[in-house]
Amino acid sequence: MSPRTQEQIEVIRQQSKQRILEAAFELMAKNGYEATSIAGIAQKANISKGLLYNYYNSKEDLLQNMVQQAFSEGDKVMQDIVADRPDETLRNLFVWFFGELRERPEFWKLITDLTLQADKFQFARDMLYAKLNEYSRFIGDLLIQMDYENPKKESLLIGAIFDGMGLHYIVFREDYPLDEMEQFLIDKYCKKKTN
Amino acid sequence: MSPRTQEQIEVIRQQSKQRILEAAFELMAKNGYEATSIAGIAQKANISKGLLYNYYNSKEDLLQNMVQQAFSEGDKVMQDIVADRPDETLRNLFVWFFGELRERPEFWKLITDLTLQADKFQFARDMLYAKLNEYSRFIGDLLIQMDYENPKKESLLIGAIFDGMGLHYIVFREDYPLDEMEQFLIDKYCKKKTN
Amino acid sequence: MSPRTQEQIEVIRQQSKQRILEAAFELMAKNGYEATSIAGIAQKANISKGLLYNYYNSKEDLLQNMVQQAFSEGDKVMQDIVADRPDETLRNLFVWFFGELRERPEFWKLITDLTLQADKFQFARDMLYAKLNEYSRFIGDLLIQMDYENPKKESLLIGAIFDGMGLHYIVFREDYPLDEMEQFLIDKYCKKKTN
Amino acid sequence: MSPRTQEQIEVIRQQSKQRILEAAFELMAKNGYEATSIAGIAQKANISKGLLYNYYNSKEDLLQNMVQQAFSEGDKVMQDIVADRPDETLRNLFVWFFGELRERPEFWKLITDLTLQADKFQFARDMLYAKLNEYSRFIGDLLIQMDYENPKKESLLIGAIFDGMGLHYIVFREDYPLDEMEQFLIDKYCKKKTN
DNA sequence: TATGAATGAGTATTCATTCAT
DNA sequence: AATGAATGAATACTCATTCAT
Repeated sequence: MSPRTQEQIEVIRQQSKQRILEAAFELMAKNGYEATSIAGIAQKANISKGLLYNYYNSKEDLLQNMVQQAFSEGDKVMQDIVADRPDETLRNLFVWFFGELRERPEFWKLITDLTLQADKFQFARDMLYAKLNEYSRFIGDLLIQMDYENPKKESLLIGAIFDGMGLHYIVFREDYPLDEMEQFLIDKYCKKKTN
Repeated sequence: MSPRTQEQIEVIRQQSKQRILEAAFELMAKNGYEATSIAGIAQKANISKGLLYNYYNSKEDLLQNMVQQAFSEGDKVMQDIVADRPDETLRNLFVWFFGELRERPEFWKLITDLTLQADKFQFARDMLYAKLNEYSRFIGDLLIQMDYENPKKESLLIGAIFDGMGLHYIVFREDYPLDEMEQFLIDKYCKKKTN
Repeated sequence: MSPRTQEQIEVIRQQSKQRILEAAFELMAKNGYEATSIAGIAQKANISKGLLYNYYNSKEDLLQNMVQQAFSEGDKVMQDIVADRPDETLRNLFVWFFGELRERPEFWKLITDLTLQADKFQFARDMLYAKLNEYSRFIGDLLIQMDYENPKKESLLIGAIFDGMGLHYIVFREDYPLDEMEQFLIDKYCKKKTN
Repeated sequence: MSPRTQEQIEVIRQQSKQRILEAAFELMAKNGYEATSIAGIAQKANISKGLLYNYYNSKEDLLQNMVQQAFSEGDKVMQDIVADRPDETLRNLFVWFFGELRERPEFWKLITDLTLQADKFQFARDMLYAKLNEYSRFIGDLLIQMDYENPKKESLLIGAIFDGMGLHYIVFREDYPLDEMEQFLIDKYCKKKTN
């Protein structure tokens, strides 16, 4: 007799949207953006194609929402890593990064994938550019405190190392000695006295 | 009037195949694998779609051949970089790599792109894995001669640096200080005395 | 708290139906039948899609009701144009028609559009056929009183003129000299003495 | 052994294109542009959807080609109607027009349909505008020779009569007394001495 | 009475691949 | 060896309509 309340509707909406995002994430992370079809996402989410378009205006809109959500989940943690000494903070950063990579390799794969198609996905390039600058400055500050000679270049180098190792781990997985490399990096960069 | 000899036919075949590979390289490097159509390749190569399928069984087969050729071209140069001292050889390797990156960034972008879709392009993963091992061993040998403590890990790290910087340069281009980073790396790794 | 009376309900029903018809009229006149969506109508009428289907069985049913109402509004005016002398009545008819055309060109466009799709919108054909006959007979009677030789054919001709000029004005708008043509027609047909 | 010659290919192409145009014409004339699907056209032409896109870039491109061909078929005749006396020329024009209407009512229906969607099909509006001006000037010249008082307005009126009657005939077909109206018009306008 | 989430059949368009010539 | 006409399955996206609440 009475229609659903605003709240009930909102709950339903959020559930559906979440199901769609999750399905999209799984498929796109696995197969890439282009190779993932709307039909496939809808099927995986157990809803109709039509419903998907009720919530997202286009495939790209869905992608953006998905990336945003995935990033925001990762962002929260960054605040907890600051320690008393810069070398400890840096160590925490390394640990956090490798942890992320182990936990959500598919996500990083997708991000890298999108970034490569910068022409089509400007927002991905911009997002990554912002991240890279953010990390570089953060790391640069630490390196200054640690008396490095070229803190700026060194921090860019560490950024390259992160993305390079990320790429290798994403691709080679168990064939890549991630644990050893993590330890190696920490030993290399996170001593009280630098090289 | 007179029928072509076996040899003549073979020459024509090779020419056509080569023209196809070049067209495929240009287009795929520029626009990516998915966005490059067989029709476009055939047109650019000035041959018919039908003929293309005479030489390559599928779009993926063509891709594989193209990548192989592009890699093998790179291989030739590798022999010329060996110098008298290991640090000089390593420097040559750095110079060669950054040169490659500057000259054919689109190709590296394509390779990275393919690698990320490991499920679909197993061959790309395998090829890259072989390359990574090859370079690592090569670099590892140099580092041993240079008395590095962890030559194996250090060489893997250099591999990561290469791919990481490659990724950043591919994406950010003129916004990325490639020249400076090259010099920075050379200073860091190619002195007579190591760190 | 107290349940609404039958009357109250009926009033609400009529208001909702009216709002829907008006929204449908505006949108369909502007954008055509096909290009107007049920969702758009419901939104403009400030009601839900579901409710719309409570009142009208289908998009076409809604269309039919809308056209009917729009026509009936026009009918009311028709009674006021009768004057003492037939030539004056005819003049009033001309003035009324051109006035309509200027005020609601989009509506006439829609009607013409529907009429053309006779297969799909039989009702439009029938409605227009009835209108044409009604006007023809009305005009025919006037022409008889004005001693025209072929009042029947002449009245059909006037019908054709109306629709023809309507079409031209609808399409060419400010490029079409509607005012001049109106005067020209009145001079031609509405003198005491006929041609 | 040898591929088809240029000529053979051209013949095949023309046949296919013609089949497509005819199917498109039939369906669009009957149901209108929007209501006609590419799938339907392909089916009626007994070819695949893909082939249709080999020859026409889009649905609208197909439409334009179709309209152009249909118009060009009609244009040829116009030259033969000029007679010694202006009233005879005008009579020929009337006869030609009504003949066209009887022979290809569906075409005129489609043209009218497109014209009404001037927003989407600018080319149709432009085409019709050019036609209307062309006819008006042509008729205007004749009326001047026949000493009409308002040749310009009178010719525009005749234009409206044409399109109005066309519309009525298209819609009402056998219910509309086209023959009688044709004769009536000829008697009205094509005497040596005018009204 | 009223809601809007959900559906499913529909749309135009693309493109790798086949095959008769 | 060489052609390009022809196919068919896939793509993203739309929208009238239904139905549980």
